[in-house]
Amino acid sequence: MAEQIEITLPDGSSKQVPAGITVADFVKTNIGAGLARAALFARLDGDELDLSRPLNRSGKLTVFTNKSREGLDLIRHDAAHVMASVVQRLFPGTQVTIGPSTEDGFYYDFYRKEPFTPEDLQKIEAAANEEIRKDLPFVRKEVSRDEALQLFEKLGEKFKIEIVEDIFAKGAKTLTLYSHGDWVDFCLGPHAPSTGRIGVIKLLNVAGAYWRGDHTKPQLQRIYGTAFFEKKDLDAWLKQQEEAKKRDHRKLGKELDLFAFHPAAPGAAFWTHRGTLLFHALGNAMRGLCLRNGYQEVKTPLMYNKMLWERSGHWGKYRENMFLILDNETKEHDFSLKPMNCPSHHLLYQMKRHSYRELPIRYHTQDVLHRNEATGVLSGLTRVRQFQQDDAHIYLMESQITDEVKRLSELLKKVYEAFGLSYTARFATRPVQRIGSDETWDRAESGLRAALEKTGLAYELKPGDGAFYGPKIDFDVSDSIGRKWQLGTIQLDYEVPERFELGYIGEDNKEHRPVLIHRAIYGSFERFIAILIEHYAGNFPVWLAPFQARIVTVADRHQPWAREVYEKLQSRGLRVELDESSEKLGAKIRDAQLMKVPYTLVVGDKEVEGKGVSPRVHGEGKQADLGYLPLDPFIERIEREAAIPF
RNA sequence: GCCGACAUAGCUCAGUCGGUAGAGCAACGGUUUCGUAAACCGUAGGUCCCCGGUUCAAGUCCGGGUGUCGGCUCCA
Repeated sequence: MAEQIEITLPDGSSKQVPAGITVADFVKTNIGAGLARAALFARLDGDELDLSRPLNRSGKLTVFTNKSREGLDLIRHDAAHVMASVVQRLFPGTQVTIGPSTEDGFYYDFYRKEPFTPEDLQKIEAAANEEIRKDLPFVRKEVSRDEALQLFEKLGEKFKIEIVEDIFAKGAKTLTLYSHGDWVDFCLGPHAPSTGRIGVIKLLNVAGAYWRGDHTKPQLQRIYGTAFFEKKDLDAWLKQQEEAKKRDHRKLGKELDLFAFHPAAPGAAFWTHRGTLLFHALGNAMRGLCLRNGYQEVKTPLMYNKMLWERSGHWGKYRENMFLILDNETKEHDFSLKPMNCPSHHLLYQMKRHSYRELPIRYHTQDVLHRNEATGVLSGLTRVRQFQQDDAHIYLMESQITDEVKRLSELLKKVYEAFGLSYTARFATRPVQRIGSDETWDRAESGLRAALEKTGLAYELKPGDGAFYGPKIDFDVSDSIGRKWQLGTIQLDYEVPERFELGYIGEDNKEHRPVLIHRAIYGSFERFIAILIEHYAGNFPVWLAPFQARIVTVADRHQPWAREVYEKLQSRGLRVELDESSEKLGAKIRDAQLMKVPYTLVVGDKEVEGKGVSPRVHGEGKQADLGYLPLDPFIERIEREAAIPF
């Protein structure tokens, strides 16, 4: 008689069953045949199990079906196996590596000399879906190190052998293999009972990826794909991707005439008038916020002798990213454009003696920075070589850190919430390439972390991701297609004040070393604007919109009053434009709508007579037309909406 | 930087087998003066990204470069 175990279900009930019963049998006999048919895998406490696995101990059991996110992730991993199997069948000699599921689907990395073409992808996709129709069972098997190595050596899978050796070197006793049909891979599992459960596979694109993410290792070909339980879910997802593309800041930037790029200046944006208005609306808002929160705004040179970079440590750790300038006289690269503002702020700080009574001293700067980014990483406004940060450096006493980090978190929250952006925080610790002793890093990391925990903000840990001079808290916001971008950052730095021998006179009349905080909220204007364009789909709120209103005349005789309205609004500091062309009203409305101007002010006989306007808000439908309004109430309304929300 | 794809009028895009480049919108001129998402007629607009090669002939094929895009590495 087998030993009895107790399995607890999510509803709190529990069942006594003999040990060794398979998950599938347990579900069928103790929960129901319906769930047994729908089940994909189960979790016993923390352990994920195939349906064919035995239950050997008591615990809490959760069964996952196609209704859950976990189920979807599972079939995507299944899909990666299926794809890899047909790739090896269709393209003999291709070596396999790894293939996990991702947020949106899955990928699998292959090693093969010849590139996969889009036609190859079509063939692979068709064959993969054929494997689904065959409904091949996934079969699990445990093997020893020797068996595993023998198998992959026979198959000639060099990359697999490398991973197998690693796994056993880390102390594993056995390796699990999963096969479907005659194809086998090792994998932690679990997998669905059979390929038929996958639904539908769609391959998306192929891209290069380095073996183990290391650019010194061989380059692999990564095929991206996705999978869904139902074709209609795939179609819905594809449609959603199309919609997201319409919000792409590069597309909207062109359509809304905000910015452009030219091959003569790769990675540096040309800002049109409209784009510049938006840029300055953001800059002025931040400027005001800083001034009201104890910051001094400063400006420092853009170009420096390398003596500064040697002192700051940039010359040693950051030179590859700097634009060096060849001196005609010395024929040396003695100067560089600044890639960061910090060193120049320290020079400014040093120009005067400072008292403990002044601290914290907060310098805010929106200067232009240049970083020589690798060509392959440039992308629209999100990754550029020339950009402006809403940068600040805060000099303070160690005892003020917690308070200041808390103030900063609140400032950040206030700003992001004003835009309706949701964000996540990451705490990043010492990187391999760094300056400063381990002791100072210990102090900086624990200090910043303690301050972060006092704010009550949820955060994720990113070991090794800190700046070369100190640990940091990064704030990420997602773009329209779900990619995360780092915007704000708070970085704690004990090292640089040392290097620059910064000081302040304490209460004891002796010289002390301040601590430094680097921080940005927008991050860079360029990246922030990219995110905002996608976030609002170009429909900016009145306070941000490049032009807040456009006046359109019904006929030429309405031009004098239209011009009067134009001048009146301009004199109130509103950003307004005038369309007095001889187009029909419908065409002018359309033009204004396409440019997503928040208010279109129609001026015709009625408006001339009453000395007013007929505003139409951006958007479709009958409610867009607000009807006739005297000028003053309209000005009151638009000025209210033009107010900076932070 | 690495892998792959792409580059035609201001914009969006056609261009077959290698045979001397086309549409819509925008622009410009004229007509129209109109009430909430595109008036009509006409005109002009091109180093087919750049350099080289193959060919009687290259937007088209080949090589190199530049830029852009999708990823990787890196990053605000």
